[in-house]
Amino acid sequence: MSQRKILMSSALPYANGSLHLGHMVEYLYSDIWSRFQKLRGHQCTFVCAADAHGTPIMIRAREEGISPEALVERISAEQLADLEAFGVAFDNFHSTHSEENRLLIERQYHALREAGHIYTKTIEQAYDEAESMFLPDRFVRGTCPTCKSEDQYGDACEVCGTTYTPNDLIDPVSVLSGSKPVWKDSEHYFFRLSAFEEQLRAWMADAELHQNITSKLEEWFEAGLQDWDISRDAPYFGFLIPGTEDKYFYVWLDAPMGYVASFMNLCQRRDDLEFDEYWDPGHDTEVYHFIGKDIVYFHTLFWPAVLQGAGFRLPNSVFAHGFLTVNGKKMSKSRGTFISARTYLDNLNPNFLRYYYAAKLGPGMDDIDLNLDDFIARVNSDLVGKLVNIASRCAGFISKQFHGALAAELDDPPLFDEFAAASATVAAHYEAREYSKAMRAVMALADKANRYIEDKKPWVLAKDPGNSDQVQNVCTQGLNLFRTLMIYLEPVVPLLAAGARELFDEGKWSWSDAGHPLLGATINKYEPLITRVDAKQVQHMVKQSREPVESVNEAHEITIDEFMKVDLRVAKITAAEPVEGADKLLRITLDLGDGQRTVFAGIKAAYDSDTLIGRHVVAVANLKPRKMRFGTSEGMILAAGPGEQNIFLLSVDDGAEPGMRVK
RNA sequence: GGUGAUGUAGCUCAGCUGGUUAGAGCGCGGCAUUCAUAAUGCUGAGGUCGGUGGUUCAAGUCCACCCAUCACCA
Repeated sequence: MSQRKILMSSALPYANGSLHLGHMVEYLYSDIWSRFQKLRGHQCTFVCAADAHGTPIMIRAREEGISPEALVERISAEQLADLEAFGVAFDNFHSTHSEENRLLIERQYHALREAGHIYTKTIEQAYDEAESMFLPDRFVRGTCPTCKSEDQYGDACEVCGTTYTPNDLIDPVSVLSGSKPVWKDSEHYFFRLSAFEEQLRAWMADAELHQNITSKLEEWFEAGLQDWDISRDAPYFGFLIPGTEDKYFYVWLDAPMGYVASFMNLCQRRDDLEFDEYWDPGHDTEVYHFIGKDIVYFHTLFWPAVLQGAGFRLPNSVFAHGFLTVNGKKMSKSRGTFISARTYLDNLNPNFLRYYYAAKLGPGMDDIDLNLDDFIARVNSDLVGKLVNIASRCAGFISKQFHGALAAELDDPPLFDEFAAASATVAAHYEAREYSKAMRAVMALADKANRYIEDKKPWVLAKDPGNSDQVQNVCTQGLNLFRTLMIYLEPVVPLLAAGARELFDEGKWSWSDAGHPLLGATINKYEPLITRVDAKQVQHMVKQSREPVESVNEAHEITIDEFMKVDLRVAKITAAEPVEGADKLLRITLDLGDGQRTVFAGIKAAYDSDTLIGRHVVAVANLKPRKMRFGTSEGMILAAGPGEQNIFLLSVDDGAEPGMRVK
């Protein structure tokens, strides 16, 4: 097998917050592939970088009163520490805010410009006069023009799903200053994506993209490719466009180039890597990008197009994965399932998550579910119960009866050959990113190894000293079956594999070692390689992840006058019914003494509408009426709790009458 | 709203171009075993394959519609 030269990247973490277990899908998915390629003896270079530019980072740095550079440095150092603790082994982790990236972006820009792929056009954009800056769509909020839901982002409505521009919003407001944005002209730079359809189609055919990506691309081609706005106005944290004073490259132009910049940076330190060999067309090196399904667009349209336009080589393929759900639902702070990488590391062994993800990941873009009960069961049963147990039940005999010496021959060579022969299938699964299939194949062999030991019963043989040789051969066989499986699993559970190498007193493994048994060697004393997951550890992790209830002490103090502005009244519920088409809402009619009011309350999950009728509650009587999709809500009723089923209405003692003021 | 993906035993998932009584691991019941971190082996029970209708000699597998979940819409 000839040595391949592979350059691969994982998506760049945005240096704006902590990594969570959803991010880890990306990094573990790619790290497993990188480790596999290296174990196979290929030259695989795995790069990543901090995604440093853009408005959100600029704003957050401003809020913290520090420079964007300082913010990025701090956050990305935290992120990298978390990744390394999970065993993610980049060959280089650089930054998009680097000299290499600036150089590359400018080189690309000049090339595109000279080739006529860049033009300018004046567009109208939301502008915050108080802050003196143009506003990205997400920084404008207002009422949805379609369904009239309030407080929606400037690009799409989360209630009805309509997409639009900030211009379409009713009563738009800048989230920065709260002022009403004005519309202002600005000259923007555009990339002529529309000119690249043919080349993109050709690339798509070569890249052997996953079917889902291909059909997505077809969809976009059919809709017609629109040119891409690649500039942003000052103030912006990014690279200045050459020849301008106040125009910056859009973060999504320089982010993918961050892969290249990170590699360029590495090349300066590594004699065995030639930059041009990987980024000029016409070499037999391979380039792959691992990404999440949300950024397929940027990596399969814009990215290959700008590379092509600027004369760089194109990636061989782009591998996209799905998102993570926890216990079958989106991660949620109130449920404690929004688990940060750090919180996980504080409670559990990183290799367990690596194994669990591997057991579920495949080449597709389907979301994967981290079911915490399943996680405990699977790790304990597969890793502890069947895999590590093989070593555990054999090593004792070798240590106690043979001073650690392995036999010079196997008890059952054909069985070992069968394990060795699995190499091709398991490797093919890894190569195709069919990790779940690889894990199934390995665990099926682990079952077989346990059956073998059960069958030979070394503990029975050991009772007769005359069987000594056979006991040694059987246990040597068992340990070698274990060793072969651990080599197969090393890309997934490197820490566990390191423990196994320690047992066998071996240095680095390569994939081919799995085909040759270790005989006649002396092994070290067996130490438990991993311990079972206790459900309490998982519970503790969830508890730590639950968003803390706001402390009473942290609430801002107010005066009695301010409190009295809120007109709280006793109200009697005279009618209640579920709202058609709304998941959470009940339409409630209140008797406030001086008449009836209708309010909408998001308590459907916690209360049955029939049981509410006749009940006395506390209502805010002077809340400004709010227009909702289903009608106008003329107040609100008070309740406590985090939401969903955990909502608790306030009651009043007997004798209170509708309309009485609460004070 | 448009486009696409997903929906198979309690849980997590396999099921290729439609073809014998729908599979695995875990969990659960029974039996065996005790070398092993109560870890293992044998065995049993469990599913009208999201719903409705259709194509076909034959559909989990194809088509239409509906429901639920998720993503994308530059």
